Amino acid sequence: MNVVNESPRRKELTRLAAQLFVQEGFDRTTVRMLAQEMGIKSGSLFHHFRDKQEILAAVIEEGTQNALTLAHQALEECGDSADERLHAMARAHLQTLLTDRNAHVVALYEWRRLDAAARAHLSHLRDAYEELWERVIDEALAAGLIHGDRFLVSRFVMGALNWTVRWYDPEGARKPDDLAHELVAMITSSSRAS
Amino acid sequence: MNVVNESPRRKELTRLAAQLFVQEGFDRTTVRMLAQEMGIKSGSLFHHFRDKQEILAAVIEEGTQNALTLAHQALEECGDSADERLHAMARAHLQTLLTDRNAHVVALYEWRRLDAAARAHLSHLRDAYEELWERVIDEALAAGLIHGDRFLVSRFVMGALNWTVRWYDPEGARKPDDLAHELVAMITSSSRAS
DNA sequence: GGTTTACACTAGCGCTTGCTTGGTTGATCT
DNA sequence: AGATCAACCAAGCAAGCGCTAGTGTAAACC
Repeated sequence: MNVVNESPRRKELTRLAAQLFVQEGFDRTTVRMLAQEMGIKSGSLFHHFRDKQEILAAVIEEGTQNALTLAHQALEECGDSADERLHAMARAHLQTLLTDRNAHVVALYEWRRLDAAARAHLSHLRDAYEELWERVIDEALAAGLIHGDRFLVSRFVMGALNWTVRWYDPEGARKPDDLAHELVAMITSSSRAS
Repeated sequence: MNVVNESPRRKELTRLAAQLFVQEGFDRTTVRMLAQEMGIKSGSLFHHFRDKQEILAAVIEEGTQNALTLAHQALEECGDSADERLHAMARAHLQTLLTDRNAHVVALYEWRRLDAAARAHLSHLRDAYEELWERVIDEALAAGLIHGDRFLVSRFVMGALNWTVRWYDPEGARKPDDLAHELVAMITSSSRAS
C-alpha cells in the first residue's frame, strides 16, 4: 500500500508530473499520461500516490518549499542593508525560475485545483514566503529606500515577479541578476539610467 | 444551424459562461453546467456555439476587446503629458477589473486552453493591448519620467497590474484611482510619500 | 528458508464527458 | 395559410476518465 512517504522514486515522479502539468494543465493531464511519462502503467501510479490530487499537492509543496529555503538562504548570505536584502530576494526568486520553473508555474496556475484539505496545508507555506517578502519591503520602507503603501507595494512587486514566468527566457541574454537589479531600480527612487 | 453570429442571446450566454469559467475553471466546467446556468438543456447549447472551445474564445474575445476599447478611450480623453497618459492607462486597466472582471480572469488564466486557431486569432487583440502599454511607457521613458529598459519595465508593469485580479477587492476601501496613482508613483522617480 | 515489502502488472468497473441526432415549438414573413 | 427560422428538448452514443482489485516477482529481512 502507498503512504505519504518520501521515497526518492516519488521525488522523481513528482518532477515529471510537474512538467506534464505545465504542458497540459492539471485537468487535462490524465493518469495514463502521467504513467506513460514515468514508464509505468496507470495502475502502478497509485502505489506512490493516493490519488491524482496528491500528485498535484506534492508538486506544489516541493516547489514552494524550495523557494522558501532559497529565499531564507539568500537573506542570510547577503549584507544587512535594505538595498542588498531587496536585491537578494529578487535574485533568489528569479533563480528558482531557472532551477524549478515547472513546479512554480504549477503552484501559480493550478492552485485552485487543490482540494480544501491540501489548500489549507499548503497555504501556510505560501504565506510564509509572502511574509518574507513583506518583511524585506518593510525594511526598505523604513530605510527610506522606497515609498508608498506597504500592502500595495508588496503586491505590485510580487505581481511583477510572478508574471516573469510568462515571458522570461532562461536561454536569453538577460540573466536573473539583471532582472533583479532592474526591478529594484524601478521601485527605488534612484535616478540612474541603464 | 448555428453560425458565428452575434445575437444578443449569445452575448448573454457568454457573460454567464465567463462567470462559470472563473468559478470552476474551463476544463471543469461541463457543458451541462453551462446549460443549467443558462436555463436550457445541454444539447441546446450547441445551437449557439459550435463547440465548447468556441465559448471560451467568445469570452476572451469580448473581454480583451472591451479592455482595448476602454484604454483607447482613456488615452483620448486625458491630457498630453506622459504622466497623465500613464495614469490614464493604469486607471483604465483597473476599471475594467470592476466592470468586466470575469472575462479578464478567464483571458489570463485559461488562455492556454484555446486551440491553435483561436489563439492565433485572439493573440492579435492581446498584442494590440500590450503595444498600447509599451507605447505609453516609451513616452514616459522619453520624458524622463521613468528609467530603465523599455522591455523590462513594461513587463514588470503589466505583471503588477495583471496580478491585481488575485487580491483586489472591489468592495474594499481602495479605489481603482488610488491603485493607479500608487503604481505610477512607485515606478516614477518621484519622492513623495503617501 | 520462509515471510515480508516495494513495485509493477493486467483487466476492467462505474461514471462523466463533449457532442449528435431527430424532432417540437412559437414567432415572423410573404 | 403556408413556409421559414431561431430556439429549444429528449435521448443517447462513443470515448475517455479516475481508480480498484487481484496477481506476479525480485529483493530485503528475520
